[in-house]
Amino acid sequence: MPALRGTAAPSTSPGPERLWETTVGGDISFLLARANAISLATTNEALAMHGLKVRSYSVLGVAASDARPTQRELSEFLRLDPSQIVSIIDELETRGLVRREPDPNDRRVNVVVVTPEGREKFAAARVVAQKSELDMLALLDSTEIAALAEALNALATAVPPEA
Amino acid sequence: MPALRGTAAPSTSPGPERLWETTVGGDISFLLARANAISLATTNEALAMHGLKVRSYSVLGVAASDARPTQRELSEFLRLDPSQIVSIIDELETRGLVRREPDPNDRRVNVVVVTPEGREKFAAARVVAQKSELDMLALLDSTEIAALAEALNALATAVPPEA
DNA sequence: TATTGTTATACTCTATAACTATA
DNA sequence: TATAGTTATAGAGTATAACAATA
Repeated sequence: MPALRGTAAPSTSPGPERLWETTVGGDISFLLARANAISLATTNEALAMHGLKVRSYSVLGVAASDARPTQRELSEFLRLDPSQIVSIIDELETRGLVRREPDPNDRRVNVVVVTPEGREKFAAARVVAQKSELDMLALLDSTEIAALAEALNALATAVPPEA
Repeated sequence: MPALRGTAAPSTSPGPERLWETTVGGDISFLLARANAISLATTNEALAMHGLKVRSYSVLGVAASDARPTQRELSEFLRLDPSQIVSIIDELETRGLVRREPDPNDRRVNVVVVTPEGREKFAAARVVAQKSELDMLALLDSTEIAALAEALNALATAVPPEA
């Protein structure tokens, strides 16, 4: 920042404090968006060492929980288009981390299952993802974290107007 | 992190309940991402009637608060690339809602100021944006909303590792 | 006829680098 | 030399429609 303005030394500040006083700066939607952007960026950066992003990490994680999701279920759960799920699974399958297993009861359906390598990869990736999350939450005490988790859970599981 | 377990018969559930029991389904990062995705989609939909999206609404709102932000400040505050700010302001300026005002102290800098039309437009857009936010938060009581706001504020204003 | 997964395509968003004008 | 804004462009992400196989 230039030496013109006589602001008193907030050298490690996140940005221009003045803007936080604006109308949108106090909106929960805005805070949600900004917190998520930071979380996403830092987690993606951390997961890069395992060749994963938040998206592929999430798909792998659901598979690694032995939930046996269909591609359609992953699409709704992760709020991604079915066609996006295809390419994520394509990549994970090419790398031998998951495989598509046809459902014998409905042969249109593919169930996504984890391989032993995928399980191992997820365990390793989870370490850095968890560290990233804990670093972010380090600003809050355990009561605040619990309240945050509960509130976000309510919002995240809510049925949106359109869908 | 539970609070999902033992919930009674959510017949209008957002998706396959089984997947919420997975490892990632309980992660705060995931809940944050999903809550934000829902918030963003519904707010964008609401703002469409005013020809705005969350991005342009935010820029307009900062200007309408008379914060006199530079484009660089908007870039950091909204976590958008400077080049993205250019095109957002281009559009708002073309529509006569904001204008670029050269800073006399540093002629490299543009300060973004709202026009009377922009102020009016923001006031109208704010009504629907606020309604969208309140609809989303209707699931929570006022104590939970306050706790959520405080926690998100801490996370959103935190300095991310990289920047 | 409806649904799952797939492909192709277009559109938006994001990130990068190069350029100008100022400092 | 460094910074604010701009431009151009490529890459990632997202949305849409059409299709084959199956229900």
